[in-house]
Amino acid sequence: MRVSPRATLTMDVREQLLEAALKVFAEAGFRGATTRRIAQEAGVNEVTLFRQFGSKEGLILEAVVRAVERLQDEDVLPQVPLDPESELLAWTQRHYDFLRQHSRLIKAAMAETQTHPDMACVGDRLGQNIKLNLRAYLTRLCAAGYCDADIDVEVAGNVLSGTVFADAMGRDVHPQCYPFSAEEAPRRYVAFLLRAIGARQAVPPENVSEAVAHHA
Amino acid sequence: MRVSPRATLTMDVREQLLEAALKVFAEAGFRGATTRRIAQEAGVNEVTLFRQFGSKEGLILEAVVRAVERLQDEDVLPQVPLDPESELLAWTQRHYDFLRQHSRLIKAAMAETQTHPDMACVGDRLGQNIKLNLRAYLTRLCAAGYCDADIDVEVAGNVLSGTVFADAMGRDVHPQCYPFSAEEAPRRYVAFLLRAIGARQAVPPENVSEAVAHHA
DNA sequence: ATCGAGAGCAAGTAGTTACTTGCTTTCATT
DNA sequence: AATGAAAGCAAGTAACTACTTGCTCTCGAT
Repeated sequence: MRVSPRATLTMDVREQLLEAALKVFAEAGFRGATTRRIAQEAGVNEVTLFRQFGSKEGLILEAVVRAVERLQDEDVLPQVPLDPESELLAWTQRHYDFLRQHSRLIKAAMAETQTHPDMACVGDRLGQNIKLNLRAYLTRLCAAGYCDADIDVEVAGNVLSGTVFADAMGRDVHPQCYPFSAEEAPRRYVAFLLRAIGARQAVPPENVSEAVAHHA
Repeated sequence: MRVSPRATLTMDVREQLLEAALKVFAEAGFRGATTRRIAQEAGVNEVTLFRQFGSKEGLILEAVVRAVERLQDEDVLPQVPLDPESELLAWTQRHYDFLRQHSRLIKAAMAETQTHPDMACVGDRLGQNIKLNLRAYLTRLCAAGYCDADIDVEVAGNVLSGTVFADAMGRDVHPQCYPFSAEEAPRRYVAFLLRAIGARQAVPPENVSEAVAHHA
């Protein structure tokens, strides 16, 4: 019944277990992810699981934390904005892909947040890095005169990240709500936001005050 | 150990069980919602649960479906738009409150959608009624000349509903991402959207084409 | 007064779960 | 060739789970 009996020994067993745990947890939640099923999925004896990670909770937690840490924040959003459209598009595409790829995991983790507070790290990572970095960037955009000076930056940030989040969570399960493809989604969301904040080519710093006055 | 021993008899037992099942399910998910815990929460004997609903699955499903059906669609959004700002604000407030009130239930149901496809009704109800009605209304707004004629209606609808959804799901767990209060959230989201779509007082029908031409 | 529906209670069943123990096998290093 | 670390295997434990059975108690309608 074992698949490729020796392959499991050459590949690191811990790695196999972590991968399997992540997959099963995303599919079935914490209680549904039984040690038997995880071990089977990993092609590893169930006892090895306990010898390596001590407990089911230890394994799953390590697997989830590690997965979320894969979204490094090699900041796509530069300190000095140059091209708002392409920069925002890069950020949106990047996070949209990540959220969509891990949607099942995120849903499971969200539901489990209450009973396993340690799991909150998933949301923390996503919430903090995603939303706060974006907001800071929008503030910079604003200050540099790339958009209307009187926009609601906090709301604008939440709008883009919220739209992307809701799409990533809902598209698979409610296709009729997303009549456009996942490929063009980021472009359209960014285009909408750019228009909403009155994005334009930068106004030279000395003219910013005039531009603001003109808009008001 | 029973609380108010006779009160449970006068109040309908089914009602008690349905309420308890909903609460426990929202807290612990399907597998975590044990019949023992539900019965205890309802102040009812565990056997009664099975006599009334046949199985745990039957009970929880009935409880969840009933809960979601409480969001009647007494359409807040009129067929003929008169005041976009107040109409959109009413819609937003209504759904934002509903989503926030049931955030734990929604999270649990989302996670369980895979293993219990029957649970998809929650999302169906929310997705279909919320998003599609909103989009249709925005289309009407557009046609009546209340906003820019060339806006991306599909995206605009997803933006508002997505923003509201993400806020309702994330506010409790990531307060730092929502620096404004839940009371003013709908107002600010709607204000942002109105500005994004170039909302204005209606243009008399005979002038719509002119208005469009002028904008382009 | 009788009766029957419905709820409580105690006990039990069969299956699952996380986790342990004792032993054997494999395999790279010495 | 010998050793030791790591993995497999079979079996077991104690707790929990959904669900059942058989009985008693209560109470409102006849």
